[in-house]
Amino acid sequence: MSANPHAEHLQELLEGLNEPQREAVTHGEGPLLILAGAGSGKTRVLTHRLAYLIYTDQAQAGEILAITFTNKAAREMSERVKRLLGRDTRGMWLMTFHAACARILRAEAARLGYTRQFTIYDQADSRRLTKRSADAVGVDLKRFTPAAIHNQISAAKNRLRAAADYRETVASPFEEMVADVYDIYERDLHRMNAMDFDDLLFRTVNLLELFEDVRERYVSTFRHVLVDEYQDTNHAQYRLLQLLVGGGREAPARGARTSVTGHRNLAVVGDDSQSVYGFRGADIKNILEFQDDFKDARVVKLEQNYRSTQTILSAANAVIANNRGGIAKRLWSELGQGDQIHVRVLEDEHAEARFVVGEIERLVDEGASRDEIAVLYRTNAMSRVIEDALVRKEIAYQVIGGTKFYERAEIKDAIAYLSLLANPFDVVSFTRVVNSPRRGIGQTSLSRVLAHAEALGVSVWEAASRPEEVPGLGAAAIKALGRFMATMEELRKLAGAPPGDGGEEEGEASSNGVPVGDLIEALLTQTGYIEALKAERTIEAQGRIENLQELIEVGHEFDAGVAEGQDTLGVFLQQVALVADADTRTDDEGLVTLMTVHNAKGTEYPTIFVTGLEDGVFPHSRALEEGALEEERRLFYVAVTRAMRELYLTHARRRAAFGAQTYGLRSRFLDEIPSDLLDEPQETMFRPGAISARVGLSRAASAAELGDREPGAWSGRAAGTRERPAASSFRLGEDVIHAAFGDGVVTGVEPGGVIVVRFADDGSERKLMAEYAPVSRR
DNA sequence: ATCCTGATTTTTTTT
DNA sequence: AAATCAGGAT
Repeated sequence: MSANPHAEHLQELLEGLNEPQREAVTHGEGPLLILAGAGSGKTRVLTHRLAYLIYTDQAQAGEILAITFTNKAAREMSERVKRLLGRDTRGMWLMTFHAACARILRAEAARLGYTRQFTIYDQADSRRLTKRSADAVGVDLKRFTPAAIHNQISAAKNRLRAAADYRETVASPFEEMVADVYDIYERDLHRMNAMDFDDLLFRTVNLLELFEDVRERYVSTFRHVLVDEYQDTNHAQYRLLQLLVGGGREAPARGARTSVTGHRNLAVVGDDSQSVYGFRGADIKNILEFQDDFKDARVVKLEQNYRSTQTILSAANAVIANNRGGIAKRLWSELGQGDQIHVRVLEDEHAEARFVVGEIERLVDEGASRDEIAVLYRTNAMSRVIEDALVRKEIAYQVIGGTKFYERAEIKDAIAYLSLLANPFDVVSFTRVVNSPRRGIGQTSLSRVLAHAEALGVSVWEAASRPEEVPGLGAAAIKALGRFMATMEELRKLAGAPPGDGGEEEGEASSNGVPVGDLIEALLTQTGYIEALKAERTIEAQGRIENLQELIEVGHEFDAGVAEGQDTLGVFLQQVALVADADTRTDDEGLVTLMTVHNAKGTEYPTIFVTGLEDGVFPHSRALEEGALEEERRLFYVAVTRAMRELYLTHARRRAAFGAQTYGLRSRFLDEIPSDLLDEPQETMFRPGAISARVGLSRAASAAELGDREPGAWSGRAAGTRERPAASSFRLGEDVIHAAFGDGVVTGVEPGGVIVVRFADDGSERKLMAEYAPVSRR
């Protein structure tokens, strides 16, 4: 090693690592399992290992595939490796599974009968397509939602079961119906030159299984493969890794060859106690059985925690001990006992929010920074009430998750236009934009065009380009469609794609178009999209225009950072299809952060609030129904271990769900924490709720007891009925304030007590029930 | 083809 | 409480 020109750097790299960390970093070839407890310096180990591999010449940057769970994690890791190496990490494949697969598939698309311009459908698109397929099969959509059907298909794909394989295993009428839909859904996806999220993994596996030469190329390209958050991998991802490195378990599957050869240089990092994505096919067995899959695997346990106080760790350890069959670990910390964990019960979710915000105010007064504080909850819907309280106290905050930028209708429309330009077979995008803005092409005309395209076996683009040939199309529709396609044709030239029915794969055909930012700008004006929004003259439309301007900006930024000449549109589309909202989180901006516990994974904050700790909320009732209590407990474990110094756990006696009030018992997880770790006002220990939790009274009984304490306070939905102005008392143009949306002005008064309010904050215009909405005169 | 109204649903978590 | 959707009116 002393001969290494980087010897100095190497020593620096290993300094300050503890023994197991160093072992993981310096491990050479062969399988490696790093069991990294929460806060044990996992990212540090990963980044140092990447740098180490390069410094010791075990791999060039371009020979490393490093998989992370989110794009944000990839970006952060890339930054840190760059800092360690003192130079660029260019060439390194540091990205999510989905991004890596999309990249491979674009390069090899022709092998699978796709063009490299294939479209990636997100969940909403996939559901829409599922609905279409279900309609075609004649499914009663009253009984089965497209979401439920698509979930089933998605689960099948995650287990690498194609439609035909799925059909062989059906065991109920429901599954038989799904099998029918799956058939059509698959056929249509392929016809449209499109893939859903699950296909990215599935098709890559197909590719590597079908073409040994392709597989060999990638096996030799990636001399080292690293995977973060390994406990959250699903079967498709497992198989993909197997194909990329060789080895792994000999799947007893039917048909195809299962065991493969390779270098087996696979390093995985994970924590079985933090496996929380079972609902999307993650299989905790992947990490539990890693040592069976790779008998000679080196196993390193990271148990020293550098994040939290011992009190917080003891609580986490105690809770997770209630799960069975995990890998034994014991987190410890040198940071001292620290404060007790604060447990509070509040009357309802509003009181809970006020308590949380009050504490935040106090902490900030005492010198804490807002960005050192995060509020966690189980479901996105719970953010509203907390936001409301924060707004009232004028505390700046950010919400991670919820409605995402790329899911807004106008953004999806713009992206759909781009997709259609790149992929003339993209029926979902065509359907989305053909009458947006309104062009007089309705459902009937659309169906005729689609049917015609299908009958001829040509792309929608081609069918729509000759509207006069579509049977049954009216004169008006022919004219409208003709005008629309003429515009699209022009845009297509701008995009640099060959005119007419392109889709022609091959080469970098579409390389000399205008920059993406310019293209978006051109498309929004030439299609009349912006004009139509302007004509609406509402603040809401104004907001949409601003969002679109932001998208144009995103396009320009992309153009500035991308190499010239390389099918920029395709790369741009691929990139935006795979961004998650978690990627937009910003640090150090003086903002309190609100997010779901899932989104909080991988983060840490000095102060953490976990809200809604009631049975039915957290653990979630649906999880309980599905027997997923252990996963919920792991989720709670994740929540608790985000905290560095202060941890608050709150629950409410009463909480509004849909319209009515519900009464929840305190979460069973609270009772799994040793009481000496808790700072919980004595009084609450003897509340009816707490007692009934212990003796197992039913929810209804406990509600009745609570009701007795304050007679008449809550019979039915009366609780929320405060004195409010009647609808008629709001007048046009009046200034109002809404608890969540802030200041606004009444722009309409409608029958039925409905008022229309335009809000200053985000420019949105909303219809509110004056009687029930938390809105009052300013 | 488009608009309006009433009914239904929404709340798991996300690449 | 609010968004989405389907069916019917225009």
